[in-house]
Amino acid sequence: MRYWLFKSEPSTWGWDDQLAKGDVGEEWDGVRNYQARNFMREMKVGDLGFFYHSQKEKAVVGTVEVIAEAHPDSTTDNPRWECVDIRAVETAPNPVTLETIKADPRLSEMVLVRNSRLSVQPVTPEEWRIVCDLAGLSATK
DNA sequence: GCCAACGTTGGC
DNA sequence: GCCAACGTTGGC
Repeated sequence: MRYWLFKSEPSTWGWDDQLAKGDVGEEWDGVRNYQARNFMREMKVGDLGFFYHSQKEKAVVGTVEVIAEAHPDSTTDNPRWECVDIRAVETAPNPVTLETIKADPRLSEMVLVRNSRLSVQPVTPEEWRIVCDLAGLSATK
């Protein structure tokens, strides 16, 4: 069981949109980056992830669960792009901002800090625990 | 709105 | 196969 981080611009697909899909969840489509796609291929049903808002908000706003493993991205005919399906699990009582993450030395190695442009990224179990703690999240499903 | 960082494309 | 040019992302 692994941990991940999904980044999205709230104006395109935000936490509210994800919540509205409920347990049915939604495809994490539109990824056109090999690194991000490769991470999605590694995902298993039951893996957990953070939902991160980029741009204006720049904060972890909730947790999601992988409910379907990598399959063709329905938004393109190009077979090289795949995506997983995720569902919202829990809304963060206290969203954790990028500023907070950058200020915490324990989180200085997060991919979010190291490579801010990668839209799907792995999170270590320790980082998961720390960010959940800061966010007031339960860290489980 | 700017710009740095990064990924991709295409000419050679 | 290299690398310059270009496009995109996302933080500031």
